[in-house]
Amino acid sequence: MGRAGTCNSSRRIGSRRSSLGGSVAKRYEPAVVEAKWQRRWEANKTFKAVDCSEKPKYYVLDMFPYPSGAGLHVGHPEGYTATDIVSRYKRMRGYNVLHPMGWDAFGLPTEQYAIQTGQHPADITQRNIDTFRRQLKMLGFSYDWDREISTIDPGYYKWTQWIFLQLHKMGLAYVDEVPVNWCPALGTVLANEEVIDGRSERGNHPVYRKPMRQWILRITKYADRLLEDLEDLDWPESVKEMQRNWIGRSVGTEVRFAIEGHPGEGISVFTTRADTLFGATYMVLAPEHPLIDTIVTDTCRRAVLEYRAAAVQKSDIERTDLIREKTGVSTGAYAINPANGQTIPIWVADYVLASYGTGAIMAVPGHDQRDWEFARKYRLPVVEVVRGGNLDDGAYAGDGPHVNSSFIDGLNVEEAIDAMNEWLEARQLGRRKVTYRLRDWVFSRQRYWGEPFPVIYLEDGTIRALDESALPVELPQEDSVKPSGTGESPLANLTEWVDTVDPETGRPARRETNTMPNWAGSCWYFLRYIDPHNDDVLVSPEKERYWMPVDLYVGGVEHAVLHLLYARFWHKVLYDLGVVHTKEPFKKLVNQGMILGLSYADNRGALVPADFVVHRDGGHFHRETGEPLTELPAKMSKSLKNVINPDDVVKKYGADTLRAYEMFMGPLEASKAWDTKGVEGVYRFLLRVWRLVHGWDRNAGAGKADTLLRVRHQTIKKVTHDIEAFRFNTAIAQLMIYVNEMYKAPHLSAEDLEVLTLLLSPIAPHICEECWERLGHTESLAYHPWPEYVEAYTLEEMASYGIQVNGKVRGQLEVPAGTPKHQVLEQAKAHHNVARYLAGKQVVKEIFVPGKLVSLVVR
RNA sequence: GCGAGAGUGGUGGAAUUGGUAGACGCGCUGGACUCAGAAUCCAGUGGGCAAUAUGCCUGUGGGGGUUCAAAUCCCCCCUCUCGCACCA
Repeated sequence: MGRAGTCNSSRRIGSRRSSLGGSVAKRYEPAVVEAKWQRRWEANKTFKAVDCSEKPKYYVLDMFPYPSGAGLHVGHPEGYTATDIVSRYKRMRGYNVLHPMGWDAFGLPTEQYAIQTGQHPADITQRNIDTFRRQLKMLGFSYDWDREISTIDPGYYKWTQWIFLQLHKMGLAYVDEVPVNWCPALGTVLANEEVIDGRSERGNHPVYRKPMRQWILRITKYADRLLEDLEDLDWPESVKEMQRNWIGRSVGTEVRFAIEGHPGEGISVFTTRADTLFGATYMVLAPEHPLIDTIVTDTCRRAVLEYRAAAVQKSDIERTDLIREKTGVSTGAYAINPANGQTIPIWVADYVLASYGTGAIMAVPGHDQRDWEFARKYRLPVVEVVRGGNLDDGAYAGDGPHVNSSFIDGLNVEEAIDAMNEWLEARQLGRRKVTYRLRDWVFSRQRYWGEPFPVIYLEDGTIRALDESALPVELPQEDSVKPSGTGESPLANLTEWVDTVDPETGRPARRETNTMPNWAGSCWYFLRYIDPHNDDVLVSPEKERYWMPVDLYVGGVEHAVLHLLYARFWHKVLYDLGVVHTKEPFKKLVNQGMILGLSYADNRGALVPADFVVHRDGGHFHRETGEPLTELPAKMSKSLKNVINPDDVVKKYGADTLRAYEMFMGPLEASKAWDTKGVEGVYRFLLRVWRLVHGWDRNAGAGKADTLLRVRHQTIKKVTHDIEAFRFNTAIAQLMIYVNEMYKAPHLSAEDLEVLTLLLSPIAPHICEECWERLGHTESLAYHPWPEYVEAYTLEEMASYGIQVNGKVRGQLEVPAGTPKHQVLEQAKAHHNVARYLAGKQVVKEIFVPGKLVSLVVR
């Protein structure tokens, strides 16, 4: 369908007399209508949220976007439309709605682009933000734009830095020289969460371990609270489960092993299976373990050092690639098993992780598959201590009676763990302990385009956190950003900025040149929307108490762990400081699914770019080879030429169509493929609505019967419930049914059309405002009360029964609603087709489901 | 390997306290309107058998089971998606 064709056709139809009678109707021009209402909403500040009003509040939050150079993609409007529908619906329901938008504007890609092009990141970011803002306004979202914030604004990051100072004061921020994920290609250090399979999440570059001086946040101190408080959140179970797994709480025992010939030393290990201590036949230290140098024997020293050097240099990807084949070397030293006094060899192997537990393990090859594989390879003894498996085939990790284990023989695993723990604790050889998979959060980045740390280093190496009065510590205004070349931040070369003086002593000092990671600004932005221009406090306590918590938070699953865990952590810190009054920031969380593009595969499964596909006879064929192709959803990508740009869709069909289509595609949480034909279907629906309203003659239906009473009330009921439950696709389907009925009706009342307009308005606000005006209203419908339904009016007059005989439907029966059971049964049995199946049989059971069906069992 | 979720027409998806499977949209077919096309409006559309009709059979990834009745509950299997992955 040509662009011009769409518009011309609507003009022709629109200019004709409607079959419903009435005056010459105006043509539907989305561009005109949408611009008109967007101007009016902006001029009237229609969506301004009032702080601390009498009305009940409702806080609807979108995950604010990173303003990339590519602009908005069709995935953004999905979640944003969903929250906008809820916002508009809640306003009509009498709520004071806070629905803000802002920019997560610091970020690595912008910095890299700035370096490549010799521009300043701030300039690029500002242009990107302008594009995003224009696109969001074009879609008619009901944001309170007076509350717009940006994480790069010094007035904003002043408070990000302020929170850091509080973290520092509370002992939750510390500096450490730790092996970090060093990515040479990006020239920076990454958090564990930004490394996937040993490669950088951004750019897919290899990542190596390198010790560096870093700021680290003690998130592990909050591990238990982060875990426990998940319980009460109205979040998708999958997200909660991911967070639980990420925190990885593990209850076990720390056991201390003495080392032969080193009376002062010992090796602590963490185990969840203390009951298998009698089966510990060797120990393994991680290559980074500090005791290696002390205990290694002279004959083994060289091999161990070589092994360690090789292991430390490996990237994570190389380490994990070697999952199948475990390697290690003996230290020559021996430990003493505290349970039975036996000497057992100490090995070094990189299958033991330095960063988990104590960085050392007791190896129980009989009952741990990893230890079993290692023992096999290096011919270490395997001892069975729990009966139930065959140790020639592999380790046995199941339950069973203990053997070869002295005082715990015969006990099952659970009892044996308790018994062993008591035994160890009584002799002070070990103690119960909880370990987490969660690590402290490496909080430094070697970048320019991030929040500077409010920290200086004195000449003697002392770290001094600046006073709050020194905030914000602003980024230096440079014309362009150049890499330092040393792996340090580009800030390191800007000596005028770096060299400073200690405000307390007046002595020379150097600023911290690392900056904060992207997550910092997004950890608390939802608080700043509440009080965006306050220079004295992060957020006024009064306003915080009114607006928090966020009632609804919508965003992509990609933030299931990172952003949401960090934000919860900071929120708990702010809670402890008394800045906020809720333990958790986000009451309800909804993840929108991904929007995929259509793509085409040939019979080998290879994807064919869209410009090589010809559509004819209802099939899809390769332009050059002519071979038939199958259609399937795939991620939108430049190479497949299947990227849908929201600007183009709005230009052709309008924002209302884009909004309604994205909601109509399917359930919000599901991944769905974009279908241009589907967009046209939704456009046609809006066109039908438009013609209904604009072709309507108020006098034609006056005083006539209310023929649409039932379907109207059914529609109010269904749309209301569906919006409450985030089922926008079925809400739209019901509105389509209603419109179809309206086209069949002999005449329409003002109420018929007003209800339609109001119910559709959260989804397609521009066209509905225009229709509302056409129906004679002078005020915006944004705060008009939501239609109410009367349950009695929704009920059908006639009940349609399906009649089953032995479970198969044999007939239909229409009776007045409320017909008593015995009458329905009587008529059902008399049904001529049903009677055929009853003839000569005996009815042994009659089931009656009121209003639905009759089921007869015959023998 | 572990954990979570999902498999329904040509197609996106409806329907789950078990109660007439396929709402609504797309596509397709037919009709109205038109010189014609586009658009619009109306009707039909899971598959098969029928053409006497208010008809029969079959059908929600596959196979079993419970039940008068299963997309929905139970068991086994297959496929796909997502997350985690040497976490002791």
